[in-house]
Amino acid sequence: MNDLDSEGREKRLTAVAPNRLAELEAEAAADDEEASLPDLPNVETYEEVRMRLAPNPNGPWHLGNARMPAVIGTYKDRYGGWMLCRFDDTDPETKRPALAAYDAILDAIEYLGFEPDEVVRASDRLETYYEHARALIDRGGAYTCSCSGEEFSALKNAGEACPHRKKDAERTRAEFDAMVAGEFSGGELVLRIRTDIEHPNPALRDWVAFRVVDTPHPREAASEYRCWPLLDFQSGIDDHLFGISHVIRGIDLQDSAKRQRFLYEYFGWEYPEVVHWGHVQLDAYDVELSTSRIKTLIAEGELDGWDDPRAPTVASLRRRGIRGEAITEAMGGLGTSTSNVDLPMSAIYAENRELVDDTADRAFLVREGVEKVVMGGPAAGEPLIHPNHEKRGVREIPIEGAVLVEPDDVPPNGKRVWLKGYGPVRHTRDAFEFTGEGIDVVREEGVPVVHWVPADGNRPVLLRTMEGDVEGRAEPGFGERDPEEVVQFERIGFARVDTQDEERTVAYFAHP
RNA sequence: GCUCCGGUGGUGUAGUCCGGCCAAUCAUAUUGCCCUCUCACGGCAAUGACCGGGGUUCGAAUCCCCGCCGGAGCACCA
Repeated sequence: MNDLDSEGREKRLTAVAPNRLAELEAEAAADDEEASLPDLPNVETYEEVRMRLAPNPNGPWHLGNARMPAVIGTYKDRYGGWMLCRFDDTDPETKRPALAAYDAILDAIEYLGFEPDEVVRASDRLETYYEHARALIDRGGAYTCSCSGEEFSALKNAGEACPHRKKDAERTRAEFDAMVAGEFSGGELVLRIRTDIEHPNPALRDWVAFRVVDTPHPREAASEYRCWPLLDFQSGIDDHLFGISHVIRGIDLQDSAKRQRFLYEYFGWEYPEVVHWGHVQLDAYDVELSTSRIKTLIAEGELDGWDDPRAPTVASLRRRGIRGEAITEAMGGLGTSTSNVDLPMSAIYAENRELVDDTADRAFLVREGVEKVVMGGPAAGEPLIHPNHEKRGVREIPIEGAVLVEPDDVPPNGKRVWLKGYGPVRHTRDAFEFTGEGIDVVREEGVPVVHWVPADGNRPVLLRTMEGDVEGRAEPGFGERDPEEVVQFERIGFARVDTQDEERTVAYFAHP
């Protein structure tokens, strides 16, 4: 129906002002060009821009995670590139994967407007990592080490090698094979990369590539493995194997590229371009952007679930009827600076409003309704379905003798108010008397326009908001709206119809 | 302690590489006005920033130095 309307508009415009239409199109094109991400470095030196999303599926996504597909996906579109979704699920214990999260994350990516060209799980690729580890050992690039974490840390901070560093390849190879074969328990042995034990940056000195984890991986297919790679190894190997040209990741991984370069040198590979960005903070939430924190709050019952309106998650915004594209746009506007940034929710709301305002039907919702008998006047009100699209028609709302209005909208005794789509009424004694003037009383005398619902036959609504649940009454027929539909409650804001049952509608508030 | 990164209006961003066209862009936000049977949409206007100090220069947001402030890493997490 919107298509028809916009087509109609365009036809009219073409007839009336052909130049204006061209202008509008030019403006729209210009809008797309500007206000977006900076160009990726050295794109011209690669045949194809190949990027990867590397989520840890240890839970559904919070809003900070959405930045990854938003930015990477936007670049993919810009350069006609290729995008891999690689689940970096190599920690069965500390950041234990949640089986449901794999699909939840893929859903979230789709919701944000993108589709990976390929999806893989690191936990399916252990043999590949082992092969490369063995190759590396043969090149003298790694050694097995049985130092405790504290012991090694002390030596490392002093720039001193541990006794295991001088192990030869054969012995390392044998011990690594034993690690893979499950002959060691967690904590007994690790495989370290031989980097530079005196490197000025202590973070780069002989880092751990593989360790033993006693806890089985939750994925059936990976549950037998006990020797697991750490991120810098796994990710470094995979980035090369998948031909990744541009790696985009957070500042917490600033040293990763430097660590992985040692690996790349041993193998004679070229390291991809790297872009780092800072952390995102959202205002408007009490809850910190942390998967484990949100998980805890849900377990404690503080939040109803990942899609609780108070949760700073992708699922929550989705349930509130906010388009993924709005999140993507807002994230894109942040650019890729390495400093931490604050993203106001209003930025997402502004993008969303632009997307939904034209299509969202209008409806009335009265909270804390005050009942007033209406005396005289027509039997029904006929507010427009959409103020900018008269052709979409009106909502026929019968008044069965009385209406509900919000307490703040009840005028003082003797004063008038305009029941939107119905007409002017005067508050006399305890009723609303229809006065019958034309719309001029609104335009010229400043009579306020208010929304209302009939006292009888209205539809109970539970509106779930970030601040808590609100009870209200919507106009009759609201119970017929399809779940998923986004409407605008006039003078309140946009909301998504969530569920309909016998006695009421549940809707989620998006934003004003 | 060691290593690295960064500081432009309330927020984000452009400009910084190649100093002047930057009393600084755009968006959002806030306020006011216009439009309007919504406090939406649309239109107009206003508000508001180069962390500080030195230096180089005819000229610095942009280059150099010193501070200050903030962030990240130094995990058998990602």
